[in-house]
Amino acid sequence: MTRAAKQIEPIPSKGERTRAKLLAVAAAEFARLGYHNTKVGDIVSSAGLSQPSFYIYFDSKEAAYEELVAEFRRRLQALTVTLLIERDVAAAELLDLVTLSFLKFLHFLAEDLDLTEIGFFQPPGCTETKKGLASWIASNIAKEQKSGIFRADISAKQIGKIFVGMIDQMARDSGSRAKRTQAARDCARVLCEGLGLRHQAGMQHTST
Amino acid sequence: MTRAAKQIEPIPSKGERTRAKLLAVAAAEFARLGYHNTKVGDIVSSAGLSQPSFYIYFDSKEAAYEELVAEFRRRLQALTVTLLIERDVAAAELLDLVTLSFLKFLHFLAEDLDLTEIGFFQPPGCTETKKGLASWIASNIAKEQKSGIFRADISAKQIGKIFVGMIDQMARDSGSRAKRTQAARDCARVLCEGLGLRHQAGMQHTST
Amino acid sequence: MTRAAKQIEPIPSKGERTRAKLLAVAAAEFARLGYHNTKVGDIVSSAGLSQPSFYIYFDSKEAAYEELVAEFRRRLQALTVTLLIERDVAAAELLDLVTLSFLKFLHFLAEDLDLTEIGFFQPPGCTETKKGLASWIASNIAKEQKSGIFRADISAKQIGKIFVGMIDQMARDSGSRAKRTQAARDCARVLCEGLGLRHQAGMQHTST
Amino acid sequence: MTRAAKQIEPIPSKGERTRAKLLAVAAAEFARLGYHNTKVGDIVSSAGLSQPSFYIYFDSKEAAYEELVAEFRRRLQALTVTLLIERDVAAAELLDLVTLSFLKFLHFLAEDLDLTEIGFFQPPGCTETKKGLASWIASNIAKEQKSGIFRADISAKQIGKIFVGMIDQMARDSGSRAKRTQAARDCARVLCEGLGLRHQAGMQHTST
DNA sequence: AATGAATGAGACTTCATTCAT
DNA sequence: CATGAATGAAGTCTCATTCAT
Repeated sequence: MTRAAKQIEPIPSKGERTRAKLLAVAAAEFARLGYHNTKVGDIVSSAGLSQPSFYIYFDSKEAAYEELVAEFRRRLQALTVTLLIERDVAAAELLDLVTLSFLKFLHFLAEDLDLTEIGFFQPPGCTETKKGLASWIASNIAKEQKSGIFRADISAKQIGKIFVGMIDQMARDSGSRAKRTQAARDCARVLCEGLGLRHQAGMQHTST
Repeated sequence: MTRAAKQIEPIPSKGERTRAKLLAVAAAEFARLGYHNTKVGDIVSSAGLSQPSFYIYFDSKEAAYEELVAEFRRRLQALTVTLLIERDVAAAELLDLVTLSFLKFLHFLAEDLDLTEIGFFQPPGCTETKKGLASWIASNIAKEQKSGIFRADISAKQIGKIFVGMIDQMARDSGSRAKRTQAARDCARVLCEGLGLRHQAGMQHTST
Repeated sequence: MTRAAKQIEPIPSKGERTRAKLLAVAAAEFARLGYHNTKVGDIVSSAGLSQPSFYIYFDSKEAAYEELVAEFRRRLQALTVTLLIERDVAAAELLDLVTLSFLKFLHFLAEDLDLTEIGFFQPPGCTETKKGLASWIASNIAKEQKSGIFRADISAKQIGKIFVGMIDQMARDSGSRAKRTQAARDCARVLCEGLGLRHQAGMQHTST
Repeated sequence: MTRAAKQIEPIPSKGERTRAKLLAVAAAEFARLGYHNTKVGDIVSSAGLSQPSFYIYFDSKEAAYEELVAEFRRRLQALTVTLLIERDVAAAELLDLVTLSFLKFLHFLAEDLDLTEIGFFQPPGCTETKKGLASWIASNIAKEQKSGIFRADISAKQIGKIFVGMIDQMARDSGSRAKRTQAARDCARVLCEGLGLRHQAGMQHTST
């Protein structure tokens, strides 16, 4: 990042700081209690402000929630486009690349737990988010099938969904880096190799 | 359940019919609008009753909701124990058996959409339900690993989660029997064979 | 009214009585304070009820207000159609008939002061009400002009407005029957005879 | 007002200009939406200022409103005293003079529509304004009765009210100069001659 | 002269729930 | 078995107004 770029947002004004604080607090409360059980009063008092202040910065409770969801989706999509495997890749290498993809997703989801909870696990937005993610991944997969990286007799859309389903389940219990590493490896293995016995290579990576 | 057992509850009393009607209507409304957006007033008026009637049969809105969730989980668990692959099975045959398992899950989930929505897709219960399902499946998988049906270098727990993740994603778009059949086949393939090119056998089953 | 007719609305149910009470209290408060300064809390506490009760009977504060305005207009229109002068009438008699019309309007407006305040004096509805009244009266006048009762070189519409203007001003200070009688006579005289000196007949009816 | 007097307030300071702008904008908003539906925020943002600026120039929203009402009343009274018919006047000439009075009122009310709306049509002030106007006019009428211009067997107060009532109704639909001219003539005729058939002279002035 | 930021007070409305019948 | 009627408690949002700069 250049100097100039940094100077575009130099000193956040007081209002901007207040807004950011409210957003952070709101994310925490929404994540903890869900949309309906979070009261605007909870948010503002956690932020040390009075109720009307909330409405200076957001049109409504719903608008604030949606802003958080949108932010999560934006980040998630940005990550996804990053993970397209473009190079030609040896079969042996594929497993590692796929593992890396899972890992990056899991790290991402573990990074900002509040936002993840809101955007990825809580309704009503979570279904939409996952549908989106499935289609972004499917679009990667389709290209990768064309490159001959993956078998093409299962539609990219289905694989996208399967990918999402795996991430979804794994993300619910990925508190530690170690767990994420294990989970990513396991998903990648299943996805690349299947559960058939052929691949049971020496049992060197037993998972818990 | 035997014939005799069925005849133990022969003529439902009026109260029982009213209760059943309320439960059905409640399921429909909860499924359509979610827990928080469903008002007791909606339920009773859809059932052609007055508000106090609701409280004759249920302690609270929450109690009714939980009854529905519990019923869903009961059925789901009952199904799951059914799907254990006990026989020794040839590798070639495995794919069909796993496909069948997926298919049964998907059919089950398509059977009573309201209950599925409530128990499987809507928070706050859905996470719990899926955790349960994952562990029931894991318990099957563990046995199947011991029978040498599946590779054992990936923990049954992880496979259980992956299984659930796949079902979860597929269930969201399984309106027709054909879609379910395709989805089950695709999941089974990925799960058994992986995405590696090795298995791209003649492209006879391209999915949409 | 026949017996049967009376039995159509025999015993008002408790709810109906409550609704009527709320409406009466609301009329009083709206009349006293105006729409914006009247709080739903004022109304219900004057009626000895809790806030939510108000919303059992009315969709909103505004709906209740509009119901009152509509009721007032309905009554006012009903009265107006009554006052058409249909018979052929001698010039000498006309003054008394017009006086009677003014008198009936003024009595009507003095009958239910709350409703009058709301429907006839308070915005935003009052302008609309008066426009309506002017047109109903104009429609009477037009017929009366055709019958040769009034001069026809001033449009019925204008006369309708003038009529309304007179009633409007007089109604603001017509607390006693005597005042109304005097006001009606004065208006009728001006309307029928004008202020020209020709009519200053013996000064037998000096007004205050 | 003489020339010299005008030059006493030569260059309005910036503050004075801002105040005037706020007042003008406030008049427009109050007229458009009424007192209660006009928010201080609307006014300042229409004026391109911030909220605190409003309170630099006015003690409160109410104070600003009252200032506008007072200004309107001042102008209206100034006009009214102007319209006293002092000369002895032939009966034939009277109609034209009364017409002129009505016309001047209607022109005045059409001159600054915002102020008219606020001072003459909107509550709570409008009733008071009209009461004032009625008494100013009555005071003219009383003198004119003494001069033998008008019949004296109807009290000047009543005539004042009737006058106001006519103006009130006519002012609501006097957008064009032509309409005002017609309305003034019609009012004057009714007021001077009444509706009796005696005056239906050749129909030379049919109104719409 | 002007404003960015904040708030006290309070309004309307909703909803799960209960009581008496 | 069922309901007409009522409410306690709470929540979202608005607005005139002020402080510190």
